[in-house]
Amino acid sequence: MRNIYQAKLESFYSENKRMPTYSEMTKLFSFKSKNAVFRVVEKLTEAGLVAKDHLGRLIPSKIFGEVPKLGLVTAGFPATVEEELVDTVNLDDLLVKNKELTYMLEVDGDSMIDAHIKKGDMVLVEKTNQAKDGEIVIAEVDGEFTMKYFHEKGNKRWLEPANKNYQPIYPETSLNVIAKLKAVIRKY
Amino acid sequence: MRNIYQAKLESFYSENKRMPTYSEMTKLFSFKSKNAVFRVVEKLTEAGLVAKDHLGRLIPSKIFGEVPKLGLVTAGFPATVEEELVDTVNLDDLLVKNKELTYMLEVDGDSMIDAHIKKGDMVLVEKTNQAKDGEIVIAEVDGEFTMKYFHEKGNKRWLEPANKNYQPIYPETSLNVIAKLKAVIRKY
DNA sequence: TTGACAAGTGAACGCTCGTTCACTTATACT
DNA sequence: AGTATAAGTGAACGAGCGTTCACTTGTCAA
Repeated sequence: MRNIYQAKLESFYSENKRMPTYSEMTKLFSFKSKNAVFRVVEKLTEAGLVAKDHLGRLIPSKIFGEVPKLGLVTAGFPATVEEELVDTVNLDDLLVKNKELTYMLEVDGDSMIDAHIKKGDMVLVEKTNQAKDGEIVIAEVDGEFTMKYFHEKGNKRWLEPANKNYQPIYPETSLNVIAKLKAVIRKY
Repeated sequence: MRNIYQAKLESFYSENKRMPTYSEMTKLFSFKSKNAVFRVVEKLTEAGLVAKDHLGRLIPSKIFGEVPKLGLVTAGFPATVEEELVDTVNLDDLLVKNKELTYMLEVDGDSMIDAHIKKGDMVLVEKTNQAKDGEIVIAEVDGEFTMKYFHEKGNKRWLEPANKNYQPIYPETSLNVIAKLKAVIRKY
């Protein structure tokens, strides 16, 4: 059975982005005494569900804000979903390596469809003005922004769509790489 | 110019998943007095870069852990990337609505390729045993797990791949919906 | 060189923190 | 009914918190 206290802590954390104090937990758990809370937290700590820092304050255990990561789809779900030894991932840490340079954009058009990036998808990109041959980039060509495969052979640089209905783009005046593609996110 | 203190706070936050105390900031900013920190934080607060709770403790401002969200790819990047009025998104909040039921799986095989979900993609799914006709689900058919389009007409239920090289799956004995697809994540 | 102002130091204050103790109430088993 | 055990209450404690104050040091223009 999933612990009710843990659930309340998780929801407090995702609302406030920090762990509650004991006074706050007193209200949160509907106790009248901090000691009652203390006892509960003690149990949770023993069970390894929460931890405390050097001042006794709760620190968000790894599972807060993290999502259990199972294996391949074909392997399916573990029979007992409870307390399996699954590792968990934090989506922020997984997708954002360089926070100051990372931006999210929405994809328009179908020019990258053969790379399985379609209209309406969200992309995470990292600002840079350099890219290697074959990478997917956001670039500015002759004043227009677009997402394409970047190619460079010798001193020639051009862009190629992932859609045979479109033509490669050879810049007339300028081709500036603005950012490179780090992740695609599609919501259903 | 990006504020150096803010950068240090952000990196502390992403390491510890909480904001530092003033003592900790004293070390973090290389001061010898809490008061010096206090003055710095005052400036940051006035600038709206951080905020305090009712006890004076720092609370992670929205921008911590959030990624700036620009518009369409074709619209490109704002000329002045600094202090634009962009909204930001928290990846966790964006992708995980129901934390207790959400799992991440890795896609194997190419049976959903026409839905632009390919081998190696990560999927976020939400546990449920119900699905509507046309939704993408993780299902267990005759003992095997798979991800497919779910279909239901009258009292017939079956699965269809998004790849014409594969056949629809009509269950011999059982077809159990395990989870439904909420998001696809692909890293580059 | 001097004076004004900003920036940093270090000690002090009241307050809330997490924790402990002694006590009361509820639960369950003989 | 009686009693052992668990669970909750409420007051108290020292410690670290955020904040303030008085003072010292550094910076730069006149």
